[in-house]
Amino acid sequence: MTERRERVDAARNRAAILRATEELLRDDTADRVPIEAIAARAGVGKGTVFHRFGNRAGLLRALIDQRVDELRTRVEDGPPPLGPGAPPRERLAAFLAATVELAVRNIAVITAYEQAAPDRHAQPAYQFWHEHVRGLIAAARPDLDAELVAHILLGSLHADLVTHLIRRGESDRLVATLRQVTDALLPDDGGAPGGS
Amino acid sequence: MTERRERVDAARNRAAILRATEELLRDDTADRVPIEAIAARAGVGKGTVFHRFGNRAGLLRALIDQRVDELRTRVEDGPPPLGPGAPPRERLAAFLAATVELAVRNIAVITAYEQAAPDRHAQPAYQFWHEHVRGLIAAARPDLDAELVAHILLGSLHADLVTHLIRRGESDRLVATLRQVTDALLPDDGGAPGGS
DNA sequence: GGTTAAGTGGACCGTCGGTCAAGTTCGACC
DNA sequence: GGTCGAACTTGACCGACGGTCCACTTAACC
Repeated sequence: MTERRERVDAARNRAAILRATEELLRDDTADRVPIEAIAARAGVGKGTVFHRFGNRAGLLRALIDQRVDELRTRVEDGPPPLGPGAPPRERLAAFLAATVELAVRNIAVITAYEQAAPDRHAQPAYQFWHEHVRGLIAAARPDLDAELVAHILLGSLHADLVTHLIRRGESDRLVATLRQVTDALLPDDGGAPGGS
Repeated sequence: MTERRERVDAARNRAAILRATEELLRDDTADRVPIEAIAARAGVGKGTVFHRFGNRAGLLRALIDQRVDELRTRVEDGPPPLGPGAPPRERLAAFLAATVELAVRNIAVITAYEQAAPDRHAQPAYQFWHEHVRGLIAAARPDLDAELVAHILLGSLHADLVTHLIRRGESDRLVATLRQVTDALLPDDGGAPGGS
């Protein structure tokens, strides 16, 4: 089990493809960016894209996972209130603010991804977010159905709402309103501040 | 401006197409039902479907509007707590319960529609729902950003969450949890019980 | 430098949404 | 019942696109 490293040309192409995808999604008014256009922009053949990422959804997922993993480490190991140590109410507010910001910054990728892979509940990235939110709610309000409340809160990150707000330049309102909602939901003192 | 009536053959075909769409979406394990299959099932040519409904989204919208209009009349003219007369908190809970039920009963159509027309904020049906919820929240809690809270609550009707719950036979939990959330959000007494 | 698994490319295929022009049918009016 | 025009119907056709396949190239390890 020697676990060969990725060849350098492959790595170079992978990076070029991801970069091209991002650029095309950003630049274009882009209702739809065909894989072939991405391949052309990256200077590779279409086959290479599919060989590397399997399908359209896999390509977009790779792009998203980059960003999500970065947030994940900040949540697991970073300083409070996003990282461990702050009371649940504060951690939740910080996390939702961070995810909204993530969604706003990557709205084009997220929109394309939702189209390509509509079942967000099956995605590891979503499952991580959900489990985190669920845990925080459960810690502060054991009487709530934390699992579903978490789904409802995360529902506000759907591309349609975020797009709508961005178009009107009001994405900050979403952060503020989520804060209003979570404040109404969770008690002031919060649960045990020690946990992970 | 004589406003010619629809020809009887056209009306018959319209009905047949809508029925066929519904059946195929229900029957099939149907990840994707091509228009051509719908036309075949309805016993008409593909061109007829497009002539009548414009495009895929238009067809699905026609199907959904049937259901939504029915709910709308119950909301505008029906008995409380869904219709006018009940306090906002009760009306809101009743409305959300009704929309969840609507979504559950029509999940296949809704899923297909979200795929075909991702921008729900542009849809008249959604705008009606949103305005209703927004108004109820604003009546009971003028200090909240009712517009956005309404979007967040309605976000829980996205096909992905509803599908997820149906698969686990737990769609009732969504109604109960939305009630938990709205109870936390709106005061017990509710606003002026008189208004529309 | 030889070997080989990994990587590459782009012609090709199947599917599908949507168009269109030629033919058919309804129904209004005589 | 006959005529006529508008509405309706149809399915061949087109273009776009996701995904496959395999002959060919190349990096990497000895």
